[in-house]
Amino acid sequence: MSSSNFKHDLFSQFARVGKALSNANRLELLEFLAQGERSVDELATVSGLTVANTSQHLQQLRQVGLVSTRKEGLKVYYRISGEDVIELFQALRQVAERHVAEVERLVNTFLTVKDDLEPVPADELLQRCRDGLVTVLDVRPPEEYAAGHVPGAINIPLAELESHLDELDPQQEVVAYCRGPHCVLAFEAVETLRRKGRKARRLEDGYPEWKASGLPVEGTSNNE
Amino acid sequence: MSSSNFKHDLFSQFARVGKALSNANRLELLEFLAQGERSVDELATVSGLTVANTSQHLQQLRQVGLVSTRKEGLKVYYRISGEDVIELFQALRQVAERHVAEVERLVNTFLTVKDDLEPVPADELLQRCRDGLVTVLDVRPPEEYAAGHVPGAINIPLAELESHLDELDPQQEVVAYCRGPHCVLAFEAVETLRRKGRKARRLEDGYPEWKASGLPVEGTSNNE
DNA sequence: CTACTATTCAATTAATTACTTGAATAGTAG
DNA sequence: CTACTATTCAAGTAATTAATTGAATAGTAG
Repeated sequence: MSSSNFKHDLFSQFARVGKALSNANRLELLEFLAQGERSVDELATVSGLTVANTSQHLQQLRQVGLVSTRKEGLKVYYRISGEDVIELFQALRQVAERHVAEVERLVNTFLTVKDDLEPVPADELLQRCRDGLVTVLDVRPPEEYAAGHVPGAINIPLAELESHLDELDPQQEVVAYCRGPHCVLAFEAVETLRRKGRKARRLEDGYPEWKASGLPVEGTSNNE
Repeated sequence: MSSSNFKHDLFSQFARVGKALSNANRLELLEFLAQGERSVDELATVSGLTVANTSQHLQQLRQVGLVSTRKEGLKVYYRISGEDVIELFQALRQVAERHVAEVERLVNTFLTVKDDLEPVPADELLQRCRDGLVTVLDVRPPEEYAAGHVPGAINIPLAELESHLDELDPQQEVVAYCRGPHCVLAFEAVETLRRKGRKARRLEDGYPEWKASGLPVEGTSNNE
């Protein structure tokens, strides 16, 4: 094989990873998996896809090594293969945010209207946690919280937030986070809290990005 | 628009970037552009694609903002839009290297056979340069060298290496680099030098990765 | 103004992809 | 062993993508 055939073959393999990331449904599945391992049935439910379609997409992700599986009885559990996959997804999202005008338009139209304050960077949140100066609020579903969360975070899903305000120290600022930097739930949580007169901001990233950057996490059991 | 429609629309935009990276030819064009700006005609020549096909692929890269253009007379010059695009390409390549078995097989079959020593990390090379302990050899074509290179690097294209050995200090180890971590030319340069009794190793990355990580560069003029 | 150069556009063809639907497979409870 | 559950497979359909080919467009030299 010549040098240029080798190079083309190598880039074709790289392109397989790009191809795996070229469908919106697969990206969404990756974001769900970034919170912790899930079964096919669970993924179909949260994503709104049919089980067969979900399975097809997961096969493609598995074939390029972005996810891996384990079996337990009838169920097959999928998980992200490594932190490098989270970092790739993050890099792709950041490039899209910076260079795709439609991303900026969508974010401005649907997110910035809810919270136009600068989000809190992860290292700043870590320091303020250590100083005991903030309440960290995780608004993901309980099973995602159980799979891993920011140390000291309280888990109140968004739908229950208004009826659980008494769990939040009124003297402290709340920093809310969710599955990723564009998860609407974190924005809505901040909006709700501010409407109730609380000081609230968002964390810059979601839980997977926090974890991938090596910051401490609590609650992880089957995620090495 | 509902929250789930918003999320799907947002991920569709992210998927557009993935789609741009899902073709081997576009990835190769990105690697060429990572060395410095090129015209459509030049890119068609080095990639072996027709001009029309090259132009089509460049349109797709431009539409998601991975590359940008400037005109000079008849010619349109394309360039990488930002260092974040280089970092995305690097993240994609690293995920493929780690998780796609065929990548490992190709690399082992065609590269490791030429150089199975550990490559030199960028920060180590920087330190050794400052200590004056190595000769840095850039084996890319002269126009890519002119567009930017590692400070102090000598430019000897591979085809001319054997007839220019006298340009290399026999007392110093040579560290060779090229367009990227899998560029065959760097491997062949090391192989050639070792056959001539010289101490030689490869830099871990290519020039674009060196530059994207903020290390000092020489020779950049039209690249901000 | 004409002829040439460089690039992009548009239509066509072949290949690939996404989803659906029904069948097949593997594991388990009774 | 049978019936059920969870998942994957395979075939079909519609949409999308990649490359080719020829036309169109924009800029320039003479």
